[in-house]
Amino acid sequence: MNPGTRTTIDDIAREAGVSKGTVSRVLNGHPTVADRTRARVQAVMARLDYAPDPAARHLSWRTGQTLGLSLDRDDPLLHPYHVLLRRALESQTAPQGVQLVDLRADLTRMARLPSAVLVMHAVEGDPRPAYLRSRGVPCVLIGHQPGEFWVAPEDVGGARLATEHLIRAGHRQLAFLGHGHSQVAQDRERGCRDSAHAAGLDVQAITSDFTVLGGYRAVRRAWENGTRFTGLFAQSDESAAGAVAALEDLGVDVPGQVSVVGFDGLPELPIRQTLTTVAQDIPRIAATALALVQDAIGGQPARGEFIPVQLLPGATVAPPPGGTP
Amino acid sequence: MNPGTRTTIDDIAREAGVSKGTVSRVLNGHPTVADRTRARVQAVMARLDYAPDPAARHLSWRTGQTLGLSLDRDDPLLHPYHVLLRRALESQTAPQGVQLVDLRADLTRMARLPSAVLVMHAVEGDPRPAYLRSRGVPCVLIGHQPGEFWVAPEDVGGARLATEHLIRAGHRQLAFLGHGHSQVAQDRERGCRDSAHAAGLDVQAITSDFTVLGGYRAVRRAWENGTRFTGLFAQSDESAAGAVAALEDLGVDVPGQVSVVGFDGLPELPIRQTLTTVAQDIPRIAATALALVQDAIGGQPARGEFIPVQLLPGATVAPPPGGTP
DNA sequence: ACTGCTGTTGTAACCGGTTACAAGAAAGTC
DNA sequence: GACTTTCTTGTAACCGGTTACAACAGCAGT
Repeated sequence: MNPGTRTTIDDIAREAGVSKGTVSRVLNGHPTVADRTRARVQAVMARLDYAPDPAARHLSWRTGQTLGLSLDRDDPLLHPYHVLLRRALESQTAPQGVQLVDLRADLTRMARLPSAVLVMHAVEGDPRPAYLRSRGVPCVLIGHQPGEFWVAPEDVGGARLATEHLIRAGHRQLAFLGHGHSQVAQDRERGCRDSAHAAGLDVQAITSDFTVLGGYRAVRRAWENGTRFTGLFAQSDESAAGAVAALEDLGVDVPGQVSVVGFDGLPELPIRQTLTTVAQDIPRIAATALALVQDAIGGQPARGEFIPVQLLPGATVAPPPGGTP
Repeated sequence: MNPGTRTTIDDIAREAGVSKGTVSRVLNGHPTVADRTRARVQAVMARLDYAPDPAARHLSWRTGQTLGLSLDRDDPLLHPYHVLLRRALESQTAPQGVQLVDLRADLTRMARLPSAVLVMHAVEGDPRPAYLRSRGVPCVLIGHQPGEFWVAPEDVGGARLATEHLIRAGHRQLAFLGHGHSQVAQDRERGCRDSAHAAGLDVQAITSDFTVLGGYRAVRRAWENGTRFTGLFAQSDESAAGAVAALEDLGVDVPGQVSVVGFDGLPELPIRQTLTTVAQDIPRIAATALALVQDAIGGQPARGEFIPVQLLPGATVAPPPGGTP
């Protein structure tokens, strides 16, 4: 095949011995295609690695496809995790000509309906999925919820990995830096407590949001008030970074006196170089979300998927001062 | 005109009494069009508010237009200002079918040349504009630099606004929270010093980066070391937020004892509700950058534009404790 | 064998632009 | 006045898909 010439619908048609129209019908899941024909065409498409040209489809459809992102508030727009997830989504939808649009939490005032919606930060009983269904817009949640299409990182499992990593290093005085409001925070705290209890240990809770400053102030205040621990698991990399900075300012050596583990594994954070953390596979979360959108459009039954996380050893974990008893 | 039917190139052609081809030639600045005809066609396009369909052009061109964003490093990706500027650019280029692509600082290894490039954080003698010119790629800088196309906020003027606001409130002990590395930081410090000197005052410098934690630590350390001031101008909203938090933790009342002014005016920051700040018009910066890209493509002579900023009074400025002497 | 119905496929027009080529008009040359 | 040459414009094919409609095959009923 000539380099530089992309495979078109005509190539598929010729190769499969059918007409353009039939290939197009297969592409769009039109029901009036014989099963045998559909299979043959799909085989050829797979073999020639065919992807329809988004510009041509837009031209025919007189409109582009859009993927809405529904947030619960405005400020998550600036949170590193969200920025990176959005970027990953964007880089994966752009080649298919799908455009991302930001939606306010109040979906009832959408100007134009998007082709599909990704619902972020959904909580139990969130009205958004039901509303979208009533408008015929397929939707996928980021976060787990039975009965819906969803994708979520393994928050509980990742928290266990982090906690067990600290325990294996010999730590007995554990603390969790976080806050119980969101589903994510709750899962991460639960994983942490589960692992600790399994080892017969208790976990002190230090309340904090997900931000750097939040982590800094919470840890500094707790330490100044006499709270002591040797192993700290923070619910986010940012709060972990804040914790490390606070300990540094308090003259507490990391990891000499206190070990710190974060969560998310965002490569763009300056601290990523040194922080021990549980890394999420953000590109894969994005890819899975988009695959689920396709399923939802195709009328498949709802399902969810947990995306594995990975412990990323760094320089902020070491055995506790006294060593293992 | 029927609602729902966009004006097409055929409408223009009919209305102007020429053929599709001629309209297309006018659209693309093809030189072989009589001046009289071009003027007539352009008048009709303006009157009917015509915008060519990006999908149709992509289809003909066999490729889409891309706008590259060149950063000097990776981590600015997560800085709030950059995130919001990128979002503004995106929302303005998307309707024209132009796609944003992130470029590494090392432009020599670009996979495919973008249609144009926005160079961020350019410093004097930056090799990127020259390199791009040699490859025939038009570029526009964010930040001012003679001889190039550029757009920049009025950093110096904004810093003067902020400082004069503090001075007008009665402050005599001023401090600047920032760092002299980047062009932006230098301009903002210069504007601050200019205004202070004009009022016969001096300015203490507290070194900090642009982040929340950086501002927090810098201010806290300075204050604990005995540095005193009643009016603080921070080079960014984030460092201002850090400063406010630090002062709060130190038991210093804002604005009772110390007044704080930030810079950027990012609506999505939680502190924006209360912080006195100098607001940038980010959508306008984006729009101007895109207009300059058009100029650059059209071969116009290089020019730059400062975008005005605006003092946004908040709740973090009040007269100093002793009142005006 | 004829009719009517259903299920499947081909045909061709169309989406809104671009552009190679041909054709006309105007101007210069002998 | 006939012949080039140079500008300017119209024509029609094309980019890669979608889809209304026609056509055809197979089958049941009579």
